[in-house]
Amino acid sequence: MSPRLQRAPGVTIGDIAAAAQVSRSTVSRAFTRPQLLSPETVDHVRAVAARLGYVGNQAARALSTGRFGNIAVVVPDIANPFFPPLVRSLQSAAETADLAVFLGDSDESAEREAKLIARLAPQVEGFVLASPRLSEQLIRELAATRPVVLVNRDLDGIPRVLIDSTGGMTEAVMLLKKLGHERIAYLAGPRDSWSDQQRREVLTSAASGLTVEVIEVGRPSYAAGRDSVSALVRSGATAAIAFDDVVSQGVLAGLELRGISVPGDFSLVGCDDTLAALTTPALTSVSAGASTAGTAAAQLLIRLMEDADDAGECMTIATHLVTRATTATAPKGALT
Amino acid sequence: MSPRLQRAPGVTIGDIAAAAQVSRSTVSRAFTRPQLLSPETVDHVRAVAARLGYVGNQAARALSTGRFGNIAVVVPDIANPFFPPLVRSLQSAAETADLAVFLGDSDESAEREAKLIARLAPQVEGFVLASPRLSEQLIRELAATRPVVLVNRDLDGIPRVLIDSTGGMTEAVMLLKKLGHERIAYLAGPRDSWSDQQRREVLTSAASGLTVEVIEVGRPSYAAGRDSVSALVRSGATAAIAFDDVVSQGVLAGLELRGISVPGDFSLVGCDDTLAALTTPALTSVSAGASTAGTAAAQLLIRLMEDADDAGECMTIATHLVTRATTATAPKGALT
DNA sequence: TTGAAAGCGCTAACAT
DNA sequence: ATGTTAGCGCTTTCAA
Repeated sequence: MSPRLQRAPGVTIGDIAAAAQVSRSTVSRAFTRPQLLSPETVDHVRAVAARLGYVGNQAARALSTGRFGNIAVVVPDIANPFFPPLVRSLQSAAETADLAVFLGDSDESAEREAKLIARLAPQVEGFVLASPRLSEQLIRELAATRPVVLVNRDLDGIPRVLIDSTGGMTEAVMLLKKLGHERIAYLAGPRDSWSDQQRREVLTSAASGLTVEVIEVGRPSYAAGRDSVSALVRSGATAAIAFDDVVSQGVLAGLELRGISVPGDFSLVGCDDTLAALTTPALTSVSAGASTAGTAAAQLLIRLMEDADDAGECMTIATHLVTRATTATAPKGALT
Repeated sequence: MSPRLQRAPGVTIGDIAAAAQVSRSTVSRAFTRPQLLSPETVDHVRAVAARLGYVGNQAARALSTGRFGNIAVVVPDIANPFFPPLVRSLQSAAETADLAVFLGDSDESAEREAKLIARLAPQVEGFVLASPRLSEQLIRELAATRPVVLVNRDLDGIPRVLIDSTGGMTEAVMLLKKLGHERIAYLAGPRDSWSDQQRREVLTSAASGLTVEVIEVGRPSYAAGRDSVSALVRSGATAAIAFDDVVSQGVLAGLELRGISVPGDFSLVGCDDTLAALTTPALTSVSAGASTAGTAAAQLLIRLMEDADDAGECMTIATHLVTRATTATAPKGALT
């Protein structure tokens, strides 16, 4: 095993110990527990280490401590505009705590998600699973092993951050009612998504006095949204709330294609506020605070890694409606 | 050191060796070099390992081999829609090669980029730096240490993947000329971006017969795009090419605000094709193939990690113009 | 084809 | 306050 190529220069603790005339433990302590050493020793050792360009070997440290200083965030699709802000703020918070972040993209597949987790688990002290597609059982098994924080998945006893659509959705319904709509549609997302389930519920319960048609869209995409417009028109609805902004944009395109103008003839509301502010016309959307969720998830995970007693905690992030062009006017013929 | 908590269940090679009645070396070989063992032994050992739920300890492996099986991708802003598809395809390609991916977001700061790299370096065998803001010197120093692949940064001698805007930009200029424009504007991006530099050059050289006004936008954002419209109008241009789709959307909003309709009164072209297909109206855009770049970068890096002799290789990804609604008609009064 | 044993670089009991 | 020492779990030479 000796004659093995070392890619890195390879300054070890031993080298420093020799150069600084102290034992290896002293060198180690100078970095990990300087309180135990006299200040002069610490300074001396650190100076020598710096001079030699010492860089701690993570593998050795991890092997010895069982701690890597790494976490992983797994998302179903990083290209879905909901996740980048979440990942971004998560990584930023992790960086502050000196944690490095692995990213896994499961491509909306529970199986790939499981594989990714298995691959990452041995070098990771904690997981953030955003909108996981994994089965409850597998998640619970993982959570028994190490700290896990869920985002937008509601599993009792497992720490989680939930973006609560109730507020925003209710506001959206109110607005549509006020605009004079009597029959609205919900363009639903994937059934295994917690967010979708929650939105369905809110909508069917909060829509007092309104008729709500649920239209299944499947995997939320621009194309799927556009293609759902025929069903939307058939439903007789004069307004719609879409599962997310991408679908909403697709619907917008499909409506224009048929000469139905928004908001003149039809009112449209998206969710998550991802694209909404970036488009022309700007979309009315239920603001999701994905970035807030990312920070919250990171902080929750960090607390969990410090003392594993916070288990089961659930943070809720409220939403609200952001009104923009697509609900600017009442639909034609509506009784305002 | 014995009485240390082991968070993971901790099935080790030793456990398997005991259960399978073989030596630990045999177990190790069953995974790393099965050719050296009899097929039956391999099967047997692997079966036992699977039954016990064995998961190799990366730290120990890395400590022994010097290899982690990790790479890192560093981006200036994962929330910028150009990067998620790139990261996504990169991670997918890495997964195929059984590599785990660290994600770093530098927040457009060279300093944070350097810190991230330093933090990640000791557990990573290679880097993909996408649109790095880092100084040339620091990049070269890093590249001397370990395999590095650049995306959209052109440093001689360092392997890189460049998205070449020439094709798409030239097509865009041609189209605008054909539509009857005589004076067009380029809404420029950040000067330290290689992509922006390249686009400026192409535009000023390819625009034979056209006048090109360059309007500085700064950090590319929706708001910056919208705010640049006053300068755009002042310039007297009847068409514009924006540094990216986000800026393009902002410009669109600014134009509508002034009652200038697109494409009726004005023609607009974006770059990167990130938002372009997802909005209404759909944007004409120079398609960037960020996803292709991600795959290419991963494969290049993997080749580099296998034999470090491919250094200096440069892959170029061509672009083309995708024509959509925002250049659908000639501007009013233009001579078609 | 397999086993025995050394050691990768670090940390943390234990001893001083 | 510092040194001594025994591993962490794995790979790999060397010997059989």
